[in-house]
Amino acid sequence: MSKRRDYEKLLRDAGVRITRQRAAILLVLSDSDDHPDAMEIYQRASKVDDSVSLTTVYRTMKLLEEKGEIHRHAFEGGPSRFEHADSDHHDHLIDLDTGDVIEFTSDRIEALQREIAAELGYEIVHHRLELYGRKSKPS
Amino acid sequence: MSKRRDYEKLLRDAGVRITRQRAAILLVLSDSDDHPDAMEIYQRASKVDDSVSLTTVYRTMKLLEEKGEIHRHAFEGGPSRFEHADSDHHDHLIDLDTGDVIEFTSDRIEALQREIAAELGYEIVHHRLELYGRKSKPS
DNA sequence: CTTCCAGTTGCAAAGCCTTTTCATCTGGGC
DNA sequence: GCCCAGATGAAAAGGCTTTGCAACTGGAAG
Repeated sequence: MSKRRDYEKLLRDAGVRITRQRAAILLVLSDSDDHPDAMEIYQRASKVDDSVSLTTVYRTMKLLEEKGEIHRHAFEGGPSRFEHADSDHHDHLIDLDTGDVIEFTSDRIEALQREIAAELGYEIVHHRLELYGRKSKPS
Repeated sequence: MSKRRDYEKLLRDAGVRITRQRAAILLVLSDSDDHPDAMEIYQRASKVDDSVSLTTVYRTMKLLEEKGEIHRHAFEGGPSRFEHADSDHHDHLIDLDTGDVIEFTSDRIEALQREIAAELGYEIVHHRLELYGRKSKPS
């Protein structure tokens, strides 16, 4: 499932300077397939290069977000969490007991959303669908 | 569309003391059919009773939320906005240009959500579906 | 391999929204 | 009217994120 990502090349090509700190953050990101928040990224990146600051994590995430390379999710009651933007679009199911985030997709829901928006005279720019639930008891 | 709400009775019956400040806030809420944030509620309530503080607005909203009388929504990039909980369940379409919030419902989407969660072994406790869009150009 | 400066950094401070602390006040049962 | 648990305002604190600023550095140019 883990896809190799070359954020460095992406940024360099966009004329962005690759500093030691950014290299560390980008490495951490390319190795991650979960949904870490800024503090988590900061801690992982610090192990690679301890000169990384939380401020720079935030600045780098904002940069990548503007470049469209990552997505920022603000799930209920908590800090923003980030994930790669390269995968196909998907929504999230958050486990209320563990905080786990499960990704899913549904073309049918997507289609329904567009249909509903159209009926109201709107075009969807983006949307947010989050299901908050608990593991069902085995029946 | 505006439904009369007697929050005072609801709270009084729940053993909550009705103060001047709360009365003002509750009056404002019962007269609102939009999705105001705390500051907006504070400003509206201040016109009724200028002793109301923003702190008390937050405390009262939290109280009503716990009683299940209102819902709190955290739309993207902005403070929480509140609305009555008495209406039927619905989701939101946010106009990116004006900030307007349009309510809609779709039994089909609701059903699909439950179906998806079930496939993943989950039961939905609640969900959040927000469409962010712009008015479509008349074609 | 140096020079050089716009871009980048860390730290501290500030910003936003919301909650908490605390001393004072008051609704409403008796 | 009395009385006190519960409520209040003001100010401080909290959690997350951004910004100001002086110092530093990547990497293009020479």
